[in-house]
Amino acid sequence: MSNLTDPEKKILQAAKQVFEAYGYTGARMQQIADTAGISKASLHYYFRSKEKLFDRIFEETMAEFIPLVSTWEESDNNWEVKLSGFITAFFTFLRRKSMLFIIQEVNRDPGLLAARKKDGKTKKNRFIAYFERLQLEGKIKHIDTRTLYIFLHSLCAYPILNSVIFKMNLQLSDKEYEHYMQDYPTMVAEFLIENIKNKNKSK
Amino acid sequence: MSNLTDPEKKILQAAKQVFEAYGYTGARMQQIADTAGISKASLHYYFRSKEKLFDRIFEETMAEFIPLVSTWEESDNNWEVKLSGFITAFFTFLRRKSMLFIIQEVNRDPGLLAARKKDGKTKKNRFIAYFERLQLEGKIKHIDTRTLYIFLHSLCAYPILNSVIFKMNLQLSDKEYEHYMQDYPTMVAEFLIENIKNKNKSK
DNA sequence: ACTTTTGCTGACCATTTGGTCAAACCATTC
DNA sequence: GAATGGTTTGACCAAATGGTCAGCAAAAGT
Repeated sequence: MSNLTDPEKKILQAAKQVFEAYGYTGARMQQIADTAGISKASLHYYFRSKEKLFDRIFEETMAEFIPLVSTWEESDNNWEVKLSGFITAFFTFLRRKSMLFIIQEVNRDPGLLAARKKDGKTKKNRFIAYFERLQLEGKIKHIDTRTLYIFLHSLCAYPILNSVIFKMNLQLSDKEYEHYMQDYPTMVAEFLIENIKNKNKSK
Repeated sequence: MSNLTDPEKKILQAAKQVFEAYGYTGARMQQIADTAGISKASLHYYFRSKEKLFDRIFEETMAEFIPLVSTWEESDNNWEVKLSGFITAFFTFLRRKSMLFIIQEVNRDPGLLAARKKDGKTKKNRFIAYFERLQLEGKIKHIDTRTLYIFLHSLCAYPILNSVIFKMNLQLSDKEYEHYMQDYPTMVAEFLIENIKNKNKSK
């Protein structure tokens, strides 16, 4: 992997950092250059424009989601284990507050997802597919899988996205909130599992 | 109320619209002036600087939250009704995607909440207080109220914040998603109520 | 009627910002 | 060691942007 030259790597790392911290409109090419330890002219030598550089970063960030998606097919663990695994992985992923970055930029320019929308049209959402199968097999309750999908994502993502305000409203310091969040994924997993597993296990 | 001159109202309305759509760094004073139908010089005549104008908008948006908070004290409905009412109201509030605006700006400049943090230190979160009381009265299960608070907010806010990506991943059109969302608050309410009400009602 | 105050604006300014370019730099090849 | 070709940068540019100001117009005093 990584057929990138050394300066390219440094630039992409710096750009990611600056774009995520300040957003597209707030990010400055000079700051990216400084962070990467090169001149602004060099920055433009490697990546023609701010927009081109941004697109690259955005695509890379989106691409990081892909490994997460495959959880539902690999291994033949039971669904409880898979769900717990997904939540933990998703949570770790979300820690690097890239999700705010994505939501922010997608709302600024919905065209950023145009390419991916076509992709989505063909193949069905793997989570939905997996849980619908579980329902057919009678392994979980019959609830709307879309709702389950939304609940799962909401419970994982929002506490990190909205951490600043949660801290304020719950009167928790950074340390306290972080400590609280250590157990959080497990709580979400247990909560969801408890709510969807089939109670009348008449065997 | 409203001891504001006509141009002030127009400016605030325009500014809110532009700031929410583009964020602080992306918003342009010229565009705010255009939207308000006045010159840029006039804009500066009424609000000295971009930052001053922004602070005003931010404060106003935050202030809209306050009416929501009082739900837990008024009326003597039972908690199920109160919770349902809160969810519906919260959801309506969130529709005007101001929440993304707030999270975005708070992450850009955490100092925006400095004033409010002091406020929070004194009085206890009303939701927490109310539900802790319910627990003492044995009306609901004994679960961590902070977690309940986070679950509630996450389930309400995230589906709206992240609507663009949910639409993509669930392959729903704008109309379909909107239609789905009509029933959503009720689902959240039922789901939460079912999970926290005390089962062993030995009476 | 005229003076003063207030509201409003076109023209202008200083700074910032994305982007360019000629020249310098440096490693490799001949 | 000169020629070559890729890399790097200081200096520079045009456009955009937040902000100012003298002056005009319309109320508001008097």
